[in-house]
Amino acid sequence: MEKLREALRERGSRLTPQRLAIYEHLRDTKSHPSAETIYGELKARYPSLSLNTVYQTLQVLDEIGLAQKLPVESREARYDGNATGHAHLICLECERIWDIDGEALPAVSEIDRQAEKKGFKVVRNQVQVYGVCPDCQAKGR
Amino acid sequence: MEKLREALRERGSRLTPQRLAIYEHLRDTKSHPSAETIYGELKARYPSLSLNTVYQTLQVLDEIGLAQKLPVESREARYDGNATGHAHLICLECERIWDIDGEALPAVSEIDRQAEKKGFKVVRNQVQVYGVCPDCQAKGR
DNA sequence: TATCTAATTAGTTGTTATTCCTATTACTGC
DNA sequence: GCAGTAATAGGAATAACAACTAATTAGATA
Ligand SMILES: [Mn+2]
Ligand SMILES: [Mn+2]
Ligand SMILES: [Zn+2]
Ligand SMILES: [Zn+2]
Repeated sequence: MEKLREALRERGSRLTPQRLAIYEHLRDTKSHPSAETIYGELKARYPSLSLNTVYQTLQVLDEIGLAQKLPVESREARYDGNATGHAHLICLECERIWDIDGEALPAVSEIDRQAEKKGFKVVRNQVQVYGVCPDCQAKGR
Repeated sequence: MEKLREALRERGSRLTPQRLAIYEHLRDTKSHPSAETIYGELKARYPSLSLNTVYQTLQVLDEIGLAQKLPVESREARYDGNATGHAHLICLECERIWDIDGEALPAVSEIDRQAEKKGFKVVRNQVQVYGVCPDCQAKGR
């Protein structure tokens, strides 16, 4: 929470209950939710919350580096409270998203290096593997 | 063209002038255009072409493996006549897209391997590096 | 602590890429 | 040529998200 307050202050922004709730929700989940999902999950505790505020807050969190937007194949973007560069595993059937940790990082760095070799100034990357998760493979039998 | 005809037949679909035009256009460009751009570029030669047909055709080409849809950060999807797994370089300023070829491929495969290690059945991947291209860096001075 | 003011919010309306719908057109096999 | 089916064009619908605005609030200041 202090991290959030500090990052907001640097930007000349205020810490509101809505921003705190969305920040903590993202921090505490591994599910990479959509804006709509976050809205639905917080609505019970914050009945006056508006979807618009969720969108605005997610944008702010993205800008101050405390979250990232994941543009995926499905229509709605998903959000990640972990803003560090890491690869994602996305199930085409259940649309759940998992992190690929550790061992994929050197590969991602290698790709960045290739980009820099072409004179690109790299800002961020999106590495997403689409497929079918073990659960859905089992169901699909 | 025979490749297209054959792939369409297998799917029980017909080879129409619109499909051929879109297929060839994608095959002959390196620009990873959007549906709207393709529409604009073919409209002169095929005045009756509709945007809807462009969308439908791109979906068909994707399904039969002769093109792929690239979901990118900007609102409109971009399309690639090269359906093999390869990484992309995307300029955040001019929105142009380039392939990262050669040396980056093993890294892309390595990420797939990590996904498989987790029990995932990999279908495809999207590896995108966002940044600023040399042209835009020069302009930005 | 009370006051002040710019930032933020909720609610609403606007935008736009993409999909849906349907009447017409065009292949394809007979 | 004709019947049957698939594809197209054009327009309407959808849905995620952005823009707008009046009312509220965080938090700096005295
Ligand atoms: Mn993640
Ligand atoms: Mn490409
Ligand atoms: Zn699944
Ligand atoms: Zn550029």
